Amino acid sequence: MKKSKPTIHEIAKLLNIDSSTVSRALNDSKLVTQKTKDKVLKKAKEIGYQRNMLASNLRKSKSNTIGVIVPRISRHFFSSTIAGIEEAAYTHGYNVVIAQSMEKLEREKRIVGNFISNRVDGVLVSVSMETVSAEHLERFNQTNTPLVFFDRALPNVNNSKVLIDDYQASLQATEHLIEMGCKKIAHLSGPKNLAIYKNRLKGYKDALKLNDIPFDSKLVFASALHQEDGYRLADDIIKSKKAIDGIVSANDLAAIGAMKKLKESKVRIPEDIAVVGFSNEPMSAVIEPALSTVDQSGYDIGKIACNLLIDSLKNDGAIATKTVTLSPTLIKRASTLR
Amino acid sequence: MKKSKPTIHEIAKLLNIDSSTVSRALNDSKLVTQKTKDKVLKKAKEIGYQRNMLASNLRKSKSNTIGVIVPRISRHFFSSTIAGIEEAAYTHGYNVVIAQSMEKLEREKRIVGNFISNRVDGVLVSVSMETVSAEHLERFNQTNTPLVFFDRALPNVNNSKVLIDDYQASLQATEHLIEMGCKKIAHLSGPKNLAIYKNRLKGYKDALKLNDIPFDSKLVFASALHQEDGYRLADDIIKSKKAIDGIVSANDLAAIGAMKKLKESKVRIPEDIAVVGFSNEPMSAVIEPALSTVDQSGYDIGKIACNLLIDSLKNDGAIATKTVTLSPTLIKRASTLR
DNA sequence: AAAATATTTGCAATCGATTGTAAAATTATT
DNA sequence: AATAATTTTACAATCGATTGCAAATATTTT
Repeated sequence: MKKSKPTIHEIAKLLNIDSSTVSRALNDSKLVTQKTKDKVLKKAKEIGYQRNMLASNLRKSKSNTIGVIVPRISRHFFSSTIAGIEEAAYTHGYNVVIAQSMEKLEREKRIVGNFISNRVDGVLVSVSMETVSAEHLERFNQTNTPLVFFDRALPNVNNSKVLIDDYQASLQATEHLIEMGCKKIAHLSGPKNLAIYKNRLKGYKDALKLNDIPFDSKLVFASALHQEDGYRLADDIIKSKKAIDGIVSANDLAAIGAMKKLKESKVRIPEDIAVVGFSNEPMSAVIEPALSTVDQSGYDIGKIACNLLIDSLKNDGAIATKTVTLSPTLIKRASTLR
Repeated sequence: MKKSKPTIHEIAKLLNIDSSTVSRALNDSKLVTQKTKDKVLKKAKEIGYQRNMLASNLRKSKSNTIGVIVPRISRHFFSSTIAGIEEAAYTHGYNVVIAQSMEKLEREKRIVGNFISNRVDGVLVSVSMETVSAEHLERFNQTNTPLVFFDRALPNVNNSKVLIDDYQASLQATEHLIEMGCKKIAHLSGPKNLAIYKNRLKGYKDALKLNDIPFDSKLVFASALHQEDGYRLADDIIKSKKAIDGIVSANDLAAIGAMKKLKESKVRIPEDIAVVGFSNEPMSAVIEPALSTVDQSGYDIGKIACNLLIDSLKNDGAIATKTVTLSPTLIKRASTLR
């Protein structure tokens, strides 16, 4: 019933050698003859040996694992990011553990404790919308666990970060609307504690300034950027009678929600109101009119962040922290082309 | 620099008691006085102690972790599933490790080895499209690791399974098209090694039979069900001049690809060709016309599967395997309503 | 108050793999 | 062939927490 798994000691006994030799053989150490290695490998396969990583990791006091904290994996951006992370991790022999905060600080804290208990070697973090301080993440620094932020980083922390140039992207997106003739542009913004949303807001503002359009704080609508938020806010926009003719949304979901309401209200897109989103969710290519948006190349972000982390891991943290900023691409589609 | 993490021995030394007492205190054993427990807990917090799960797990030779293998997390169905799994796991104190096979058998095999090495207590599996035999999964049975399949199961294995009634759903979807007046209905099918696709095909066939519509194998198009496949196959359908007036797709992505081609070719949906998908991806509500589809309640599947697994874990595998089949819901939208 | 019982605590082995160092076996040198 | 140098293998400690059992302490019973 309880078939206990074979250990190196079994192999050692069967071959009449010491378990330490078996261990070294399995690890392809140069301290062991090829002949012995062959014997060991053969026997290991024969009895179906599988290294107990718990024991190995305990002894080496590292888990060979990279922990990843993301708000939620169902967002296309984050699942692309994870694909990039896995790619980089696997080519360097690391495993990846993914955890979702579901945008809740509470869950994020729990994950941190968990990762520390399980001795992940390093962490990649994109914080939740509720996260305002790095207090709970400090524990990683205390335990000497390198941490790299990606996309959603916290300010005033001494960690490497891989970001996209949200400011530039948002500025471009807004200027694109202006080029298309929009004069009164609203902005759907996210929680202002997150730098990415602050930067997107700033890009929007500066684009207006550069084009001599007065900024009106009443045209900035903050929310959690759910689809329903966009829907609701579009309703506000329509009812406001402010002659708004363009919407720059800080994500695609809210933009899509807004489009839904606009279409229901027979507001023509882009003729009456042009809409641009952010993140290039697959949905945005499918909706009609197709939504212009900013592609964040999540795969690259993940890969780069993971490589940064691995560098720091291989150098025992003796590496300067750095910030990599990628340039996103504005994808122009029917929702803005007029 | 290398701040080593505190252990129970540190705590023991500081309090002048034995580490075994500390261990018991931290585990809230009834063999320890409340007074001692308080002392230990206080000191533990004071020095920032965090249990080393590697050591704990090694000693107990279990990891308190449930491994999950899914084809890819970016599919809405699977990310809902994972949400359900995490919910069930966390309420029972288990951790969850997610791994994506990316529909590749090779990766699936690698993950299996990995899970065994890391001594996951149990596994939840939805196999890749390439998986035809359970050979590699047999290793879990050999090592006494309970396994529960969900959604994509393998035939002829003695494991619990949580499935949806694909046959019934597909039959319903097809009959719905027939009710809408479709006479010549095509089916976009998936890899025939997977039971879910076989059942969906069978449901389609039987719906025709029940309604005295002759089955024509030339109207069944098999593919990997990517969006591009749908796009390509729709083209074939149009060019075939077979007067096809309905499409039952085995997933939403292919249905959406097909719709794209149909719309480009000025084929009206649903007037000329009605389309129904499968899985209720968020995209399907956004596309125009909105895509009728089958909702699989992924969250429930995940939760039920995980609870089954936990039952078996708590009873040391001494529990009969069972198959739970959920009834999915057909969501009727504009792509079929005429 | 002594004996018997019950409650706490400490000792030491254990989980399985790794690794520094010593011992043994092999090869090279004179 | 004897010694030195080198390679290969074995011994034993270690990683940190857990746990059966014995020892010590506290409580109850007579």
